[in-house]
Amino acid sequence: MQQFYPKKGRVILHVDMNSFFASVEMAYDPTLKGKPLAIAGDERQRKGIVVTCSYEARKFGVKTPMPLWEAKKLCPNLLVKRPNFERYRQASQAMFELLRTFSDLVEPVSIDEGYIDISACQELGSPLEIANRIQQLLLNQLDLPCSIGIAPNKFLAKMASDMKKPLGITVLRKRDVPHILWPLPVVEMHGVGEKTAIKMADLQIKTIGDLAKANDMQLRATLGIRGLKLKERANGEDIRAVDPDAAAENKSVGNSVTLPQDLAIQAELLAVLEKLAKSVSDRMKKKGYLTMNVAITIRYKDRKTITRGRKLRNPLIRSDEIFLEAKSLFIENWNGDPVRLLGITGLDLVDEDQANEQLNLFTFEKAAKLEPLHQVVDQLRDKYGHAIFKKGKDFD
DNA sequence: TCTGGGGTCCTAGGACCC
DNA sequence: TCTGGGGTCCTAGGACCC
Repeated sequence: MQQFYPKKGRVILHVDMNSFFASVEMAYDPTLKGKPLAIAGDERQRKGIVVTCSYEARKFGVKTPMPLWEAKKLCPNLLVKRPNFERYRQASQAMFELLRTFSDLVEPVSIDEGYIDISACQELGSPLEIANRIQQLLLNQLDLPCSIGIAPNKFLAKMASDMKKPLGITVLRKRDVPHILWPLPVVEMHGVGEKTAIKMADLQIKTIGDLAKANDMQLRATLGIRGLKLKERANGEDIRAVDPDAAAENKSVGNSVTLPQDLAIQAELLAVLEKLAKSVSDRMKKKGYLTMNVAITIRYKDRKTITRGRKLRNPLIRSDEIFLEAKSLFIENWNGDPVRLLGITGLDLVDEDQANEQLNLFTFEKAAKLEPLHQVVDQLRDKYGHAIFKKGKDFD
């Protein structure tokens, strides 16, 4: 292994669960195994989107996020289950606990994938042996299949885990980049979506290899800093550390809902907002956050979507207070057209103890604005003279 | 009777300050 | 008669990912 990776180099695994939600359902109900299964919402509620599907369903061309009616057309025998997020969260927790028995350097990226830095785990075996053991343990103990990428950095590990599914293990070394990564279409790259691929095509960048050799000035001009970062990645370079705390702090907590029918009645829309405020408030309480910036999302019938929000002077957590903010934002910004989706998001989160400080500062400011500030100024003026502290407009 | 819901990060433009 | 230049904060939108 030492020949494989230089002594100072890192060894990073990317563990990617295979069709996670479907696999969890199969673990709960083994009669589902081997069958085409889709996890999807209720079509009658306009939530009929394939969230995940089993590999048996994929053989028919079913993909996420495909409308359910289309999936059923492709695969008439498709079994459909509603998502059970509580179940998936539990399975996810169990999976990350298992990963942490190998190393503390585990960074969850989402509910079903994460990185592990095993650079300091030589005594556990070679990277390939460790990956094999992780895969077997997840399969034997949780009945959940995964693919694993082994590489000297996060980006390459992520690309590698994608290469063999399900139940694959792929090593991607830096020196493999030119012959394995470069021939692939640039849109296959993690971080390059449809829009970016189109912009790149204008620059004659079609493959990851084209991007690796692209002109810096052009990239910078059309894609900004991100373009240059992507070029680095295309060259197999990525210095980001595996950070176990990265996912611990939330930056926002939001809830949104697509309405069963488009709705243009203010009272009913406000009733929906009130429910959303309650769920956002409950979730923030559970996580120990308060919000200092409430934003609403309105998606109209034609799918045009706006967000409107504002910073607050004091942190909020109570559902009635969040609702009041959301309500006033809604009334100020709704144009009266039929609404398809509504959402509320709490941004600029502070945790409880921080919030107390914020609150004290707020009440102090409020108090200081009245008498005390003038008194302080008067005292200073008496002490140092009028030359420095002019009386008049400045202090009114 | 197409197109969910949860996020993160980046950017552009305006306000405001020095 | 002619108006700078840099920095920060804020808001809104877009791209991307799972």
